Amino acid sequence: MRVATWNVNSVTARLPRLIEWLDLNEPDVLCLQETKCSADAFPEEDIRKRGYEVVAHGEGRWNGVAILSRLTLDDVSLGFDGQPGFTPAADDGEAALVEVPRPAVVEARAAGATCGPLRLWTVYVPNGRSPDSPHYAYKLEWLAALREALRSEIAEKRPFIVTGDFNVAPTDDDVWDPAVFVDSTHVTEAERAALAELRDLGLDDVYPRPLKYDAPFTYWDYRAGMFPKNQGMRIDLVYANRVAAAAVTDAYVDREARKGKGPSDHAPVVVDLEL
DNA sequence: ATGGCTCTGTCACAGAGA
Repeated sequence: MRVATWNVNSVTARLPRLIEWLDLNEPDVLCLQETKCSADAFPEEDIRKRGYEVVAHGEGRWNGVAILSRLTLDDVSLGFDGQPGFTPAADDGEAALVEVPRPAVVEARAAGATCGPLRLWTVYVPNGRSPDSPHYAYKLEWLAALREALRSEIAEKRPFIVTGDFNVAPTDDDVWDPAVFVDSTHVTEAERAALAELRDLGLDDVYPRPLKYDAPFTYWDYRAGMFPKNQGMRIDLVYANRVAAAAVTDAYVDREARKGKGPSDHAPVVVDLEL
């Protein structure tokens, strides 16, 4: 069984590359993040033609996740129990005489499904923006709530994976130059501790082969030739419970998908399992 | 060569991404 995760940075902008990638790699399950389109607008025709069921969870301009599966797809969850919302900043364009409470929005950042023998969640963890931003507090709250929501499923005997764009580099080896990231999100102790507490429920970090260079980076900024210089980060992760981790036969970052015309800024992580 | 940002919504930029 082949499971993959890919932050596509817009599924509509990436559709030709996505279809090409499906045909070349034939995953049984592909998790997508940053689809940036509503469930209604999800371009699923060419995907379904290739034998995949599609679960799309989206809201339009931002965020959005999806699960494509050519195995049976059951017990779908859009979002998780207790998933925190984010309160968008007030519009400074209008000086309000009366403070109007703004509701927190539960964003399209998580979806779960049972795909054949595997229970699987895909996540797009909030970015955090900067350590002094409300978005950073939201990120930590979100990761803590995710841990509680997944606790019981991780402990089951059934193979379990949570995968996606975690927006955290687990160690300094997971960024191209730790000095560049001082005082930035993605590398703070609190973010790394939140990931460690998630793993402590019984998850192994399925560490992929990089295919080239030493570190299996999964993201490279579009700017300044950072991909050719391999100035990347490993932030797209596959966390597997013991049963699933024991079944892994191979894992790698498909950096070919980051090359050429019109790529995402993330590369897919591919995991093969013998379940 | 794998290359110097790109996406959406709206229509000249703003905001987000990490």
